[in-house]
Amino acid sequence: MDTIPDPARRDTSGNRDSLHQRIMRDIEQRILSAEWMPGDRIPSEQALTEQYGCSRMTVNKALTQLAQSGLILRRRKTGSVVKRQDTRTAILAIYDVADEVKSHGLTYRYTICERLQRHPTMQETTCPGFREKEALLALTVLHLADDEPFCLEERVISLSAAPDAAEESFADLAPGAWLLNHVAWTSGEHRISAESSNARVSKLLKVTKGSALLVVQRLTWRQGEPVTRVRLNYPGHQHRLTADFTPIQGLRPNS
Amino acid sequence: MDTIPDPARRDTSGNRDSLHQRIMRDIEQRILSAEWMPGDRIPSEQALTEQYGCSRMTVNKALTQLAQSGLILRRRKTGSVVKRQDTRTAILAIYDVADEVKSHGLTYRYTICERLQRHPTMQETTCPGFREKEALLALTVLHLADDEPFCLEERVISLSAAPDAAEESFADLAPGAWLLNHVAWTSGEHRISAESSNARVSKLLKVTKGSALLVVQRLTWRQGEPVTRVRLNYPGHQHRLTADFTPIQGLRPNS
DNA sequence: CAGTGGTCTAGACCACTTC
DNA sequence: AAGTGGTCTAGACCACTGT
Repeated sequence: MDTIPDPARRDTSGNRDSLHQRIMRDIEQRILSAEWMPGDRIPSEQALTEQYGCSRMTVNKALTQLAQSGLILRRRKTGSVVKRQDTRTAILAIYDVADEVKSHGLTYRYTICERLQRHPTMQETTCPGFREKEALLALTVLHLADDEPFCLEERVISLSAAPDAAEESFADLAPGAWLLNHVAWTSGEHRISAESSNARVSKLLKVTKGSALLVVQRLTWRQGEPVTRVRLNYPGHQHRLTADFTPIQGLRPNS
Repeated sequence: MDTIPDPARRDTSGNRDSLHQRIMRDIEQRILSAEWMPGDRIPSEQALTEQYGCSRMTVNKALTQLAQSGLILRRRKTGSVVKRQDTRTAILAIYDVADEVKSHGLTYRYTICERLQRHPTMQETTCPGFREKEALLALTVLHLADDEPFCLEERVISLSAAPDAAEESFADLAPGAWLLNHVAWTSGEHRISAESSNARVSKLLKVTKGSALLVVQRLTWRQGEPVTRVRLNYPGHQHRLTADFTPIQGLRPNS
C-alpha cells in the first residue's frame, strides 16, 4: 500500500522529531487534509508497527495521544477510526489584566477605589457558593491603560480561604495577582456576558450610561470552598476576547 | 519516607484504574491539595519506580501526562518540579445554537431571513481573510427558542471552499450544522465582544435599540483558506457563556 | 562526570468486542 | 474464537544539563 516513509528511523546527524511524534503528525496530517475522513479506519497498531518498522509501544504512544487530543476514536476489535469533527471546544485564555494591558504596549496602573469587610449579601448566599455570615473582603479596583480606564474589577475574597488578605494593602500587587501567589485553587468557572453599564460603573470607566459592557465573571474554589469571586467590566467597544481553536483539543502549539 | 501505597499492584478482582493512572492521580492530588507547592521537586522516575514497585515506563507515562496537562515541569538533571499556577487557560464550549436551545428544554426553530450571493465588501477584504472578488454566500438566520428570538446569525460562506452551498436551501439543516457535515476545517478563531444593538438587529431580535448584545464571531479556515465567518448576536440579558477550568489543562473529565 | 529524563525494543498477558 | 487495543516489564542507549 503505502511506501515506508523513512526506512532509516534514526538519522545519525539531525533527528529532530521522535518517532512516535512523527507517526502522530503523519496521521494528524492525513486527517486534517481530509485524506482520511470521519469514520475511516486507521491502520491497526500491528499494521503501523510494520509500516514504520518499530515496536508496538511506539505506535501505541502516537495513537494514544491522538485519541487524547480528540482526533480519533479507539475501539477494540474494530480498530481506530477518525472522529467526527466538532466546533464545540475552544481554548480561551483570560489573562491577568496587567499582562493584557502590557501586551498591548500600554502602561499599566491600578487604583483601589473601594475596600470594605462585610458579610455575604442576600444575593451572594442564594447564588454561587458563599456561606452565610462568612467574613468577606470586597474590593473595587480600577485598571488603567495609559492612564485611561480599561477595566473595572469588583472582587470579593473569602477571608476564611485567604486570611492574610485582611492585612494586605495590595499597594504593590493587585488583588488578582496577589491571590494567585498566596492561595492555591483547584477549580474555577468563567461566565461571560454582555450588560448595559449602570451609573456607578459608567462613572468609574468614563463611559456613557447604558453602553454595552463585556462582563467576565470568574469564580475560584479551593477544595470546594469558594476563594474569590471577581467581576471584570470591560467597555464593550474596546475589548474583545479571542480564542483560537483547531480540531485538535488540548494544548496549543504557542504555549 | 512514604509508605508504599499498595504493594499488590493488581487486584485479581476489581482493578479499576491502571497503575500509571493511579500514579498520576496520586501526584495530581498532592499538588492540588497544596501538599506539594510550586517549585517543589517531584521524586525522580527512579524513586517512583521503587515506590510503586513497577517499571520506569509506567512512571514515565504518568509524569509525561502530568507535564502535558501543565501541572509539572520536567527538566533533565534537576528533575521534575511542580509548576506555578496560572489562571490563564480555560476551555470554552461554544455549542451549536440548536443544541444550546434544546439543552435548555426549549423548542428550537430557525428561519432564513436573508440570502444573497455577493463579493467581499471593503471591510471584509481589509480585515480577516477573504480575497477580493471571491464569490460569497451571505445568510441571515434567526434562531428561535419557544418561538421567541434567541440569536441572530449573520454568516458569510466562501463558495470556493464550499461550492455546494450555492445550491443548498438550508431548509432541513441550518447553515452551521450543514457546513460542519460538508466541509472539513483545520483551524478557527472565536472573538467575543459586547456591542450595542443597531436598528436592524434590534428589530429582528425584538430588543430595544442600543441594548447590550453578546457577540460571538467565529472564523473558520481550511488549510489557510477561509471557509466561513459567522457572527452570533445574543441578547445580553438572557445569554451567558460559561467555561469551567482547573489547573489541569486539556480534556475535561465530563467530556 | 553523574543524574535525570526521552525514547525505544521485544516480548508478554489481559480485556473487550464483534464474529 | 479471533482481532484489537490497554497495559506492563526489564532492560537499553542517548541527550541534556548542572556540578
